[in-house]
Amino acid sequence: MNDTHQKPLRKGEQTRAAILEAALSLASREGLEGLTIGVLAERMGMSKSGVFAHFGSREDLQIGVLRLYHQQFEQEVFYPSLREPRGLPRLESLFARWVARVSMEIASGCIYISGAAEYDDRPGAIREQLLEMVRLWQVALNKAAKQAMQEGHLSPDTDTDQLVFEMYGLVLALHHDARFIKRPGSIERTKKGFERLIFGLQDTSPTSSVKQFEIKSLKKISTTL
Amino acid sequence: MNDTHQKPLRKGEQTRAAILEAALSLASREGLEGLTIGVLAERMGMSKSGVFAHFGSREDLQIGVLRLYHQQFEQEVFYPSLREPRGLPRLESLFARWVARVSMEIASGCIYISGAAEYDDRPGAIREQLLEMVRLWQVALNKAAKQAMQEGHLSPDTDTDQLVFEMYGLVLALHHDARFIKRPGSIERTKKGFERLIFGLQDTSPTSSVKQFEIKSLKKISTTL
DNA sequence: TGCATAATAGGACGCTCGTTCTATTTTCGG
DNA sequence: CCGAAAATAGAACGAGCGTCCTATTATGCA
Repeated sequence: MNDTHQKPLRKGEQTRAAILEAALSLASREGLEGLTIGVLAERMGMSKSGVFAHFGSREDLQIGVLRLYHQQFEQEVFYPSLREPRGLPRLESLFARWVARVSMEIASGCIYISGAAEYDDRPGAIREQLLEMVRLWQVALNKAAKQAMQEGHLSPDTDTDQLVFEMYGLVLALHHDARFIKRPGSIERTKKGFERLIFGLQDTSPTSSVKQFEIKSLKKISTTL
Repeated sequence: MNDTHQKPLRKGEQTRAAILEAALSLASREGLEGLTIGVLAERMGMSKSGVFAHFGSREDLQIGVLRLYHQQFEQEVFYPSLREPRGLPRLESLFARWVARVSMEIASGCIYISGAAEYDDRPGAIREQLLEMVRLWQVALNKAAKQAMQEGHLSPDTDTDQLVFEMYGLVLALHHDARFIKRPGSIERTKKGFERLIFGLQDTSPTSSVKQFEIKSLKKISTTL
């Protein structure tokens, strides 16, 4: 029972990471269910069994892809926004970076969104993992919205669940129109929708200091996109 | 070259219709790409080849399912709303019936929405067919919104593309939260979002007769759902 | 530089898929 | 009610899938 586990050799983890990257790229285009070990092996210049050996099963591979995506999403969208002052600026930064990421993914696809459709009611570990991540993201948005309330940037009777619901709707519409219909102007519509959404919820009491945020932060969205 | 084509015998078309119904039910749950001839045959109590013979290929079967769904959608959502007076009442009826249908489909799934994710960038006849239907629906919504403008129910500078974009976003969010996350309260949030959406666009000029529509039609939504 | 071990390849398995071919049964107008 | 034509069944195909087993190659510590 002595712990003789030395850290695994370098090469294995290295190729495993490379495989996961290729798998993420593939799954973005074809969906997590469309991800196939044979095609993945071909793209890696490896044998099927060579690829397979790095994961106990296809499901484990898919979950690995999911975790990699989540990690990238956190790094690109979530963490940078924490540097913004809490309240409306942070909430707007979260949304702007989210939209920016989805906009760049128009050619490939957002796994959170396509995965939601694929694992609607397909039970299993993949659905569970995906669900946890999406919930986490919605909770983060909700928390930021609540802080914006506390900071006096949004009306104190704001329904933050409603706000997050509609923010999610805007991004889903962006993904739908831009990626499926391939309709131009979707990014602008998403921005405009968010502005309208926030504008209607701002604290209009005389003691509120909303106006200055309004202009500054909306300009930030424009430049981020 | 004489046209000796008598109308095909009854039995064939009858079973073909029955197969399509079963296929629609299956495709709603598993997605159009998840629709399989073997499972379909089993559910029909027929042989695979027996089912297959009614369609030249799986793709034709899928397109048949798509057409059947479109037909039902028209019958349930579109045509009944044409009986409402043009303008805001008709637009609201379209949305209310749309939401009602998607709400009932929470357990099975909306093929327009799941299909949009499946055929993101998978070229072919299925994507083309689906795209045409979704475009048609968006055009219908847009037309109704423009009429609401002309009738003076909505502000004359309303961006109807924007309006339809956000309406679609609300329904996508409903589908996402209710079907994937299985979160309660999504229907109410969809309704609330639409009310906010319309309220901000109403013609506020003194000559407008909006107020009476506002109350009446929103009550109608509540009862329809 | 050896040598245990990790990493990979190759092949075979059982399965399901869409599709095709042929044979059988059912339908329904004359 | 007969017989042509339609409807269906049954079996087989080739391909792709995830997975397993075994042999070979590459790695990196002693």
